[in-house]
Amino acid sequence: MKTQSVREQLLEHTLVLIRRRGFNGFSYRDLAELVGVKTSSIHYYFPSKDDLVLEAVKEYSARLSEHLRAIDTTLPVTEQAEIYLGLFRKSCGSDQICLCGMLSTETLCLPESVHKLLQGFYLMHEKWLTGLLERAQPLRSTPFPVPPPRLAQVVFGALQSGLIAARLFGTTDRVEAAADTLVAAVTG
Amino acid sequence: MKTQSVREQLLEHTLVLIRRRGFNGFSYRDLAELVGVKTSSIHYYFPSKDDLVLEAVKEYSARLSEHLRAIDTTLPVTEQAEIYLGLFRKSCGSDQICLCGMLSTETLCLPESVHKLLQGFYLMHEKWLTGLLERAQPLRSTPFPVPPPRLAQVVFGALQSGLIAARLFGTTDRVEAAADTLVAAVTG
DNA sequence: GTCTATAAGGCGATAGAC
DNA sequence: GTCTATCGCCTTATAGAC
Repeated sequence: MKTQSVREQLLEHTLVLIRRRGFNGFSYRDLAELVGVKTSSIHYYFPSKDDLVLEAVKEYSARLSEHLRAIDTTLPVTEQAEIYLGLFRKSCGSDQICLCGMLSTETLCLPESVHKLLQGFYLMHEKWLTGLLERAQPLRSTPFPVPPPRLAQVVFGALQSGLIAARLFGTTDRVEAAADTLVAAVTG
Repeated sequence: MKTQSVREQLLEHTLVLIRRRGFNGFSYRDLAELVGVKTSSIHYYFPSKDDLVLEAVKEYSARLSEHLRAIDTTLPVTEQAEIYLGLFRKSCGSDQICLCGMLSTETLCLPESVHKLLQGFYLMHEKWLTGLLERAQPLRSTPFPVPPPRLAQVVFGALQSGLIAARLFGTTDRVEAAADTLVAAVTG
């Protein structure tokens, strides 16, 4: 485990707090106690809570972007799909949902700067899934019932909602249903 | 417009507040100002905020249950689907998402009693959609790529996530993508 | 950089008058 | 039923010592 600066620790715990309880569900006090500093020290690195959430979304998006970039698009499409789905299955075991899935429900409480980043996160995933479906299209025996960009939106939405439901029900059913739909689409 | 008791007004505005800002995003003060009473009067009807949210979920679920019950299952399946989808399209125009979609992201901040009701809400929708898909199955030229109960979970999840995205992006794209998927499934 | 101290206000909730 | 008044605590944020 690498040693982290205070700023890095603050950001790391912020990711967890948001993914567990949302922007309105945690306080500077919660964060300060987790890291072992006083709340005034948080303001040194992140002057306002809006600054903190903005940096948290940037960091989270960057990590996911790297994960997507690292998937070799010359692999068999089902393998690419399984690697992608692994990102969601990993989250299922914890009590944390997608940071951007959480924050997008709190849209009306967040600044415009955060909206932009959240939109970018959605588009990044949908674009990647669209690419996967298009690479799979020539291998299919029948055409898609809905066009790849639309199907990508449906699969991504079902996965996000599946994570939320996984925490509510304590089962991975809905994530697996979305996963099956994606796999069926690329193998159809 | 029928005259409402104070209790009814409180519950009505609570539905809107939760659907806009979530359980952690509004206060007794917000609610009191909307209805024109003092916060102490809210405590007379709903002793704690947990009581308030519990009654809000009960009321919202009852309304949606009645909507589903009222859909004539002997109509053509595409017509049934369009009536169902109308519930989501209506919400798209406003800045309100599904109350249970909102609260399910706040699972970790809510009492067990609310979890049970949220689970019931999910199951009610998934059960209805499963029934619709099974009624459509004999009319299809090919079998479903995933079984009806799984497809029902995917469609419901995509619709819920679509409402959230509609508010973030200001477009109905993702709700319509989910709608297209449902319609394609019952007409396939 | 991190702290103590404090500001200025919001929070859910309760007691008791009317 | 609704109010006034208040409790005890939490919230984000800032000033200034070290």
